[in-house]
Amino acid sequence: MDSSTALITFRKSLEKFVTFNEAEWIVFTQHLTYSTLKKKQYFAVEGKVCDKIAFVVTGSVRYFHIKDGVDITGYFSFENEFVSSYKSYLTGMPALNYIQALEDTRLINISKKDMDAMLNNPLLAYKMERFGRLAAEYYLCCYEDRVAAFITQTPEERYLDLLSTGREILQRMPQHYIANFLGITPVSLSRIRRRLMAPSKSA
Amino acid sequence: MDSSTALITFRKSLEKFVTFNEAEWIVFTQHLTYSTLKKKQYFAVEGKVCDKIAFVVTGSVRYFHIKDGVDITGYFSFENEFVSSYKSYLTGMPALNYIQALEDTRLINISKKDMDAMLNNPLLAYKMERFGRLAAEYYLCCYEDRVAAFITQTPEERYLDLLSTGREILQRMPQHYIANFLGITPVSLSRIRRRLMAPSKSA
DNA sequence: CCAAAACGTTATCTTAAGATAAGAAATTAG
DNA sequence: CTAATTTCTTATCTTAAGATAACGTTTTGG
Repeated sequence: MDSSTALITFRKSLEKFVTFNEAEWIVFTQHLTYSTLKKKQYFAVEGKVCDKIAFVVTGSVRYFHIKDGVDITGYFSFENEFVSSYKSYLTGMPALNYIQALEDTRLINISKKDMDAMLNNPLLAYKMERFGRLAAEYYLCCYEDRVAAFITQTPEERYLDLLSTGREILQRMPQHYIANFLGITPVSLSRIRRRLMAPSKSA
Repeated sequence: MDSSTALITFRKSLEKFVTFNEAEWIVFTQHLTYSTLKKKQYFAVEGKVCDKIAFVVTGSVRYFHIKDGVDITGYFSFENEFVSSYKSYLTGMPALNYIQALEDTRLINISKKDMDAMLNNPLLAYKMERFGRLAAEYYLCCYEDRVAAFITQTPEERYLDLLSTGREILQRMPQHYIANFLGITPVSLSRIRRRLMAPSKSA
């Protein structure tokens, strides 16, 4: 996929939130930067400010925390999804997490500096505020669901939900990442899977 | 607290996000409605669309789910905080939760209809988009933290965090609501509290 | 192609959480 | 003021999760 094809895809994805006319699009694209991450390279690192948002063109990334030396997955972003350490991006505080490429990954980036420039550019300001609102609202809904899942469901139920809504996660991610995405250990997920496979085998 | 004092407080709270000039404020306030909830009355009910956002002037409300007949608290909103079943408000889908007054509560409401009217009113559109963006971003950060707490911390650690950040929650909320806010049962929270009180008493 | 690393499962042991019930204490309502 | 309700704790029992280690299997990288 070449750069212009990537841009077309990006533009289409943005239309979920907001539609740019040609003049706006030209200015908007001037504020984008392109980058690639080799597998295992980092997009964000704990302790450093994450000063950009990225759109995944190809590949995938994983958002995770390290606690007591243990790596705990928060979520994944695949093609045509956004990724950032949002709190760090929004507040300018150091990130509390890592974001790492799971495969070779191509990104379109919007730095906070460029975003602020667009928010202050009369040509784009209104549309960018709107984009920001709709995108933040969209992700807010995702988080609302995710918190509801943690307080109302057992790990087993969360796994079954993941099975039924069947995101790419299940195909493309190692089990142990899925495990702590669900809030449990890999060993525990393995046991849940066994329980589910042989529900009759009781004694 | 009379109605105009409430409005002043509300205006001040909004300034965390956006500042209105007098002309804007006059139009904005025309889109507000006022209501009161007696203790135990509902602001939102599962299965019904929640078509408004509210600002708590006095009192407090609780956001909760009912699963298998059991009531599970998601969060609380106190004075000068917003509350809504956001996903329902934003998507127009029926709410999956309840919101109930914990005490007699006074609210300032913005209906979705009024919000849309403001978003379409040239005088306010830009500012309301911006308000919406900043507010959604703010709550997004709260949720990001909350999910991180679920995947990286034990229930005991979450309780200790709540103790140290010491929100009003601890003083004003019954223990069993706090328990499932933390993702555990009331019985379990009671045990955690006992463990913490007598850490030496091992045998 | 081979050695090393990563992955998933399984087993054991320990610890803690859920379910349930009961009872004391506090709060609320008539 | 008293009865009813709510709240919190405690106890018991069951179930499941965490920690750790071991062992095949697969994948990866040199």
